[in-house]
Amino acid sequence: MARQTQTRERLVGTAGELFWRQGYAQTGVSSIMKRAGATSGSFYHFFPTKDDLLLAVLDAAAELISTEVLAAAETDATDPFGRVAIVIDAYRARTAANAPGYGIPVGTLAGELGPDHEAALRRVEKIYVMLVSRIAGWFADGDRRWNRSVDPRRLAEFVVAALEGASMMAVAGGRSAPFDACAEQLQMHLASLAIGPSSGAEDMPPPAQSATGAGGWKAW
Amino acid sequence: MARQTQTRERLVGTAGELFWRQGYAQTGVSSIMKRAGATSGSFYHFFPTKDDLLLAVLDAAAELISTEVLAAAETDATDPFGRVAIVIDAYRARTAANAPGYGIPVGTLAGELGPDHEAALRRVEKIYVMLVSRIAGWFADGDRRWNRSVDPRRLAEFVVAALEGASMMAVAGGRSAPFDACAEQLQMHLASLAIGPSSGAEDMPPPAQSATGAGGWKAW
DNA sequence: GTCTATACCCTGATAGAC
DNA sequence: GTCTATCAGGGTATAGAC
Repeated sequence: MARQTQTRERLVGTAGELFWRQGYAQTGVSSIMKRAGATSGSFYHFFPTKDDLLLAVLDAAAELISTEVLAAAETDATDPFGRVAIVIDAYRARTAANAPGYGIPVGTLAGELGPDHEAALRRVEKIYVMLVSRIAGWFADGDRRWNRSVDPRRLAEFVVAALEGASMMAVAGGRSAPFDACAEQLQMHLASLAIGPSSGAEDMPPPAQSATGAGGWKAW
Repeated sequence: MARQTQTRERLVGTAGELFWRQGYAQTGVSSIMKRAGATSGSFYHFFPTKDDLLLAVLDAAAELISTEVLAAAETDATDPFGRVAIVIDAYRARTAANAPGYGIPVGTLAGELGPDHEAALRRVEKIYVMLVSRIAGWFADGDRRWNRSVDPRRLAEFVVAALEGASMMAVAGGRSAPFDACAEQLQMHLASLAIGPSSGAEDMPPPAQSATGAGGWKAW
């Protein structure tokens, strides 16, 4: 990687951080350049417009979630209960890493992006689809047996929705308690749907603990 | 109500609509005035700054949620299952009323508001607290019996989180399917926690239907 | 690829007549 | 309370040397 890509990546990284903390419209290009230690000339050499930077940020976020969260969950646990627990911890860590009032992993941009920014909105949607699909796969695969009324996709969509919402509430309230509630209830819900060698509860770590280390985001 | 308050309310109403559709920073004061049919002089007569308008919008939203959603749910259903179903429908209606890519009832602002806008952020938090408290009350009161491991507050926090997240995903994807998944899973979850005269499922309307009419927002 | 300087527009907000 | 006209500032984006 030459120096040029370093600057580009620094711009994408700090932009991502700021976008999720303050929103897209609120974050000026100048503040991004300042924090990234780049000047106007560099910035517009890599990105024709601010919108293009947004797309790059969303692509990077998708990659990050895929490799740092989902793949890590798949590596560190084989059971869907444990994997979901790891994702929850990742969300919690991501939210807590910022000061109160900051940082919903995906939803910040999902919320403020309108029909302009159509391309960006579709990338946000793609991230949700990725999350749902991968997690649904966890429920469908493996030897864990489920009540036949369980639709893995709907269950996964529910899990992601709960996490996104918990992030919002955590960020608005400056406390991580919503994640505790979310983790606890999801654990109970999953357990009530599972039929198999175990009830599932013992495969899932206690919801209140957070410092697993495996669930964090690596960058930003 | 004199004509003066009409203008003020029109400003608050259209501002609220635009804030939730496009976010706060993205929405210019001029576009609010234009859509509300007011001029700069009127605007700044009622609101010293744009931030003050935001506070008024949030206060109005809190009132609206309290009277149009929560109170309606309490009137139209006595059972917690039915009440939650009404709230879900209200969220769904609110999100579907706008074109794809728009409108998370509370979360849009929760996401983009940073440490500046501290006052506004605290009002957002207050709305979440109101939602959680009222819904928790539904679980705690009444003759419905619950498994003793159920904490009404945590359960309510989980319900609100799931709904906020479902709104995000619905808005990002331009489809209301996340609400279906959410309603279905919440119904199952609540039913699995209830012990009493019935399992609870029969008190809850089918999740996919939406046109109850009682669950909508009245204004905006 | 990176720098400085700057064009240009749109923003929130103000002034003062009516 | 509402109008028109306007200001000052910050926003994105560009120009051109190095």
